[in-house]
Amino acid sequence: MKSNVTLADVAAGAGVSIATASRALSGKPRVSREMVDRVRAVATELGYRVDPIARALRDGSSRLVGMIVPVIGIPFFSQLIDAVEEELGRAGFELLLADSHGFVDEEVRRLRVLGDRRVDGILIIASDRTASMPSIVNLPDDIAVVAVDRATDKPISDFVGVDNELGIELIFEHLAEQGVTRVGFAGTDDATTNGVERWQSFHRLARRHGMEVGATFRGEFSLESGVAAADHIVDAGPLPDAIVSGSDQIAVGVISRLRERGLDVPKDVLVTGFDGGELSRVYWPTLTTVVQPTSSIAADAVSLLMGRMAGGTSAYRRNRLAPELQLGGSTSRA
Amino acid sequence: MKSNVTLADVAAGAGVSIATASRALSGKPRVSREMVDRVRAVATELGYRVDPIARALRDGSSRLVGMIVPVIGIPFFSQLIDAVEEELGRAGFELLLADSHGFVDEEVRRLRVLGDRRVDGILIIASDRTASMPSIVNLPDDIAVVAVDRATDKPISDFVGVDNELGIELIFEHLAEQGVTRVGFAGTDDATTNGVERWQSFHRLARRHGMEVGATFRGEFSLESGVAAADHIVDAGPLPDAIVSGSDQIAVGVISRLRERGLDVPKDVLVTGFDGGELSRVYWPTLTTVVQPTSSIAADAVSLLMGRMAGGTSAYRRNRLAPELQLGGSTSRA
DNA sequence: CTGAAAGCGCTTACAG
DNA sequence: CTGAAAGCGCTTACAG
Repeated sequence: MKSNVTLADVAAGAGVSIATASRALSGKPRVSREMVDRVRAVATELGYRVDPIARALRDGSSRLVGMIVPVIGIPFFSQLIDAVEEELGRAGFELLLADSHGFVDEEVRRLRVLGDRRVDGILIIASDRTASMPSIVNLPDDIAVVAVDRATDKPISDFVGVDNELGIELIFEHLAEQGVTRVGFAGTDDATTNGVERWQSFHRLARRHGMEVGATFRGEFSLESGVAAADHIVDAGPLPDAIVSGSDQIAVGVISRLRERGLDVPKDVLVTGFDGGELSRVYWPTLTTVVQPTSSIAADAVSLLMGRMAGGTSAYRRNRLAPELQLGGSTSRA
Repeated sequence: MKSNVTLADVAAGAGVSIATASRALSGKPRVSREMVDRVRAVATELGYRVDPIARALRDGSSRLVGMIVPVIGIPFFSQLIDAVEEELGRAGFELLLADSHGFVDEEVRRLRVLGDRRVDGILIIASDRTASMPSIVNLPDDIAVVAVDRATDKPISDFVGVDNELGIELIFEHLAEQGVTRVGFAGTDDATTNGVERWQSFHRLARRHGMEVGATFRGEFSLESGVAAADHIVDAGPLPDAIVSGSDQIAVGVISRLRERGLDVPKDVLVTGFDGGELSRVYWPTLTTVVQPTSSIAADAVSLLMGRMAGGTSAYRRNRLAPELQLGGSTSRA
């Protein structure tokens, strides 16, 4: 089968110029009603569909949105990609997906390729809150950008993500109710704003609740980091009452490792997560965790991007969406 | 910043025609050595990069590969997407990702859009082994297609996926060693070849090992289906010695539900999975499961696609890659 | 309201 | 070995 029906074919079929055919099809004002109908009918009959490539070359707009994520396969990210793809489809855009593997130089390369592709906009989960900035700033002016999930140090684009402070606050309120007085931390380093904010919120809230801070560990958003954190915290001396983790994956790593070392969750120590993905609900014990409003984040991100693409020039926004607390077996003393 | 360096700029800078500039840059034969060097130098200096849109319009080739999956967010699929994106990047292609949500009509629409985009090739995880065929067959002749993970009823394209029969065989050999004599099944319906093959292999191997087939349940590749399967199998009467599941997610659903109903895995019944994703390693108990060779599947799929794109016209291949068995706590009687 | 023409940036026969 | 020109399929000023 060949999809070779061109605008010229439609024009010929309707007995008009391709200029008129183009205007009729795209709903431009200065065309007569009957002309529009006639052209439309022929187009439908012939199965004509506008060539996005030709249109992109002419208009400079591709109706393509690029998205760069650190790792496609991480559950929280794939969940976000899923939601973004859905929103984009609704708005008539296609998704060009790229993986930076968490490396700034790969990110730079990918960003450049997306720029060359004339994407109308880019959604980026920055690999580093500082080092990722230059390549974002250097993007062509006509490409809209929205940072998702992870913000940059300085406001160089719109941003949508979860309210980390609130998330950690929900965790602490719950832990306080459980009678926790000594907390450990298994989070991530300063490479991302999520790492920084969850870490700072942890300390701020421990203080506010009058809790003592025990051993802390900062690595990456991975299971392995959770395992390392558990080792570090156990080796550091007396176990805290609870370990606050920077993600569900970390929490699961922590719990698995504790179990291997003969410690039980929640009997010996409570553990909390962050993200609220499927893992948190199927794991044993289920996790008490902060549930990210993934769909809302995706919807907001796409909507901000559309606004920028439409030429919006308001001040950069930093939208922090409220998460919810999910209670699970990992903190239930019962 | 503006990325407006065009071939004309390079040509002007080097003092040659754009035709020569084009040939020099693309390494075409009939250009003098020094010309090539001069043009290349100017191009580098100016930061010139070929415009993929213009090239695509001219050549009909976009260096874009489309991929359609039923659900981006399902772990096994996102893992596959991850691997595919990696392979594609290595080959100099970008990934246009689309989600069919498992509906044939959405799939048809997405397929059409990808065709319009002039993607050079398409990787598809078909939503239905029968109903997905027409839209694949109707793709423009110049778009290469490779089916991944799920085959179609008839060979209408190359295919790469796991060897289901072998996977189930590995499971049965292990179960036989565990002294299992009565097996239940928690799998999926006939919509996919994986559903069909795992179901048929299950029966074939139960017979071969002289095992009795107990209650069986066929739903979807989801946790919820696992939950429903557990209920069905428990309600059906005496528990089998083992329940063979069609995916890790199903297995986890089965185990969770059994636990809710006061039954222990592996003490009361053994349970096996299929896929071998992270979930199988972090769940408690860890799963005995069939580990898919995900990276190899992705590499093979991309390689077959490249072959087709290069004009290969050999007979359609059906590549079945060997999986491995992973032993876990879900079948350890110890 | 409609048409002829330019032009988006490239590649490749066609001449020389 | 190099250049002038056509053409990929569209949209949009510019005329009429």
